Amino acid sequence: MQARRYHHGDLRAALLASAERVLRERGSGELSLRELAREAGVSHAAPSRHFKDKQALLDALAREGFDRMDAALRAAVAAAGESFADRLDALARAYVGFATGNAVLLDLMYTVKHDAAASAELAAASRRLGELAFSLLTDAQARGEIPAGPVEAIGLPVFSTLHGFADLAVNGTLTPADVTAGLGPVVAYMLRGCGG
Amino acid sequence: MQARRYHHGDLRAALLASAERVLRERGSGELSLRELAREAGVSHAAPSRHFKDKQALLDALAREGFDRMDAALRAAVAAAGESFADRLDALARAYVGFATGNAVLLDLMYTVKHDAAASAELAAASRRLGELAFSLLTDAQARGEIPAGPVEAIGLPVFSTLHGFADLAVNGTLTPADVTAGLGPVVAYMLRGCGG
DNA sequence: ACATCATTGTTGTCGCTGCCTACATTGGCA
DNA sequence: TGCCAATGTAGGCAGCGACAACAATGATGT
Repeated sequence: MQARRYHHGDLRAALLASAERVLRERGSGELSLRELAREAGVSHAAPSRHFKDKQALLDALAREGFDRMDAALRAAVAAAGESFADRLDALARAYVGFATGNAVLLDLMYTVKHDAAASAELAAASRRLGELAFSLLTDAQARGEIPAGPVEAIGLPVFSTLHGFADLAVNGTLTPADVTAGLGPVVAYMLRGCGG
Repeated sequence: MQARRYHHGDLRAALLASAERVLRERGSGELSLRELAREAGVSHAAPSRHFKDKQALLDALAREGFDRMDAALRAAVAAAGESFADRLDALARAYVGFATGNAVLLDLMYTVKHDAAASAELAAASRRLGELAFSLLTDAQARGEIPAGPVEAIGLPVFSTLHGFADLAVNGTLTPADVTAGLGPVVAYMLRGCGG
């Protein structure tokens, strides 16, 4: 621990880190800016210098979540085998893995927005994830593993399946056992849907 | 308007109706029990007789949402043609239609739960929706429209695709144009995934 | 070296909220 | 008809988000 100084040093990052822990432990409804301030050892009004209001902090958390998820998915695909089936399988497992490991965060990332500006930015981040699936598919088409054709006709469906399965896993519809048992069939189904 | 009486008559229903309107207009974060009480013309503590806390009201709203969605989907399937393709198409359109028409409610229905009891009940309601897809698939198998086989291997993937597409439509990832353009290809992809 | 000043923090306050407890009214049922 | 469970009221408390006015700090240009 450091002696208390007037300036915190990196309050913004400290708030985000605390917020994510609270989120994980108690859910986004229980999050209080004043509590985060207390934890960081600053006054109750200090957070407002970094986040104009509570929603701004949640939005920042969501954006950070998209960044981390994007990195995790890319890493998983890069580490996978060369074949389309292997790469799609790796992508699906990484998506579901990140989702179940960061349930509340995923909820936050994909929640309905009520602010137009934040909405646009987060929608773009989400679409970037979708594009990862699209690139897998165009590669597979180029390698002749699946039939050629407009990639939009399979990219969006595949992304929907990935996201839908992960969301069902996260929100409690599926038990952990359902998830492990279901992943294989889901991947097989996606492959059939792509015509592979 | 009725003269103010000591007993409201059906405060519970009035609160739920008000709550749904607020939800739709301003989102679930802006919902205040005291405001609902004011609107219903009762004291600020009256709602607690019907909902032990705010979360209980939100849970009730979510349960009601599942009931309405279930009815809407069943009606849509019943009104569709006989063929599997027609019925799956009708189901998909009804799912996405309900979702986009009740965005915040859908968010609430599928949010991550932090209370075990409510979680179990809502998870069951969600699974009931999934079973609608399952029954379509077993019928199609019986009619020979898709290959026989364990229905779990395609039921969960199909439900995931439906739900995922609807969620992407609702949370802003997809524009309304994306949604209309994407629905047809999504249905075609599901049919291929089922081996039809 | 040093004055300047945007940045980042503090204190104080306001109205609102959820929730609790104690009390009041009501209407249905024995 | 009188009693009691259900339903509503009144008051109060602590916590919250947001705002305004003020204070410390440290980077920058000269």
